[in-house]
Amino acid sequence: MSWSTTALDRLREASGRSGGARRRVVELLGEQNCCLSAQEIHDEVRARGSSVGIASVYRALEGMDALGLVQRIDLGDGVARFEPAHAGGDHHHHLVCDDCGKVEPFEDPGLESAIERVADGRGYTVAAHEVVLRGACEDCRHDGA
Amino acid sequence: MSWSTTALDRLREASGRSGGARRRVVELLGEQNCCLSAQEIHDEVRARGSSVGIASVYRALEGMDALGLVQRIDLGDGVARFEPAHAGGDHHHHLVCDDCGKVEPFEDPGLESAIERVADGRGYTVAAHEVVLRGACEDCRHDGA
DNA sequence: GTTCCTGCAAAATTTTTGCATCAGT
DNA sequence: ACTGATGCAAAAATTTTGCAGGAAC
Repeated sequence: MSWSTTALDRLREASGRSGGARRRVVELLGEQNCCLSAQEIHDEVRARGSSVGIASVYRALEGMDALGLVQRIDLGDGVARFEPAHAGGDHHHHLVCDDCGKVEPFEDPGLESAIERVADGRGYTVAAHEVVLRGACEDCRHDGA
Repeated sequence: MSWSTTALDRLREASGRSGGARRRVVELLGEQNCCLSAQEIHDEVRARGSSVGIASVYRALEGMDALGLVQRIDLGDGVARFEPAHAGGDHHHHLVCDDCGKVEPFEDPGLESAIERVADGRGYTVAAHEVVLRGACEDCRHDGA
């Protein structure tokens, strides 16, 4: 079952209702392989022809965050971004280039194990975690900029 | 040489001037062993009797960030926090309890190595990185809350 | 004396809330 | 019909900018 379907089901379960704005947000997020800001979601949903309010985008994201359906990500520029929280395989983190602003996702099992070890050693039950690496990407490094 | 001293020196070097507001912010940050928000810095500096404006706090933080003297940290609540960037030993990350809001710093060499390996493998020069783990801390886990 | 810093106030940005209305059950 | 969802507008919170005056060199 796709993330979109699961998310819509769980939202409906939680409230007993299923509206259009949330569906549009969920559908858009489900297509992404990396994170989007609330503004980006709003713009894209409207570009596709739905007059969804920005407040509904925030409310949809808030609801999904509460249910653990999305992961909130802060890349350090003061804007919150969101991406689908895939239970299984697609867990990743982010590399941000300070120079050109590029954001790349990456996966690394060694990093994940290290995080688990920290949590265990501290008696923490870690529900979510976020890793952001910032620096110069391969391209910008060569530019000497 | 303490972080405060180094920071004041480098700020002075960069601008040729050294004012009171920046000094107060630097002194306060230097005493902390974990992160503070701009608002917390402002409140505490004023509580100590200096009429520093919030804008000066932001400007001081911006300048230090540009020089790599502070690390900006996003714990996921929409408020930026800052802490001294110690070149050497005191590098740490954060565990946030979703339940009681407690923030604990932790250090883990294994995690650091894993991050280095990722950066190397990707051709990135990583200047800074941030790891935030969120979940239930030991206390809240026992409460069943 | 010049130049940058500083504090206040105003603006810009991002996110939240109020409210009348609409839609799903 | 009832109840929650939605869109708009207004509010709140956080961060940035403009500007006049003061402080460091």
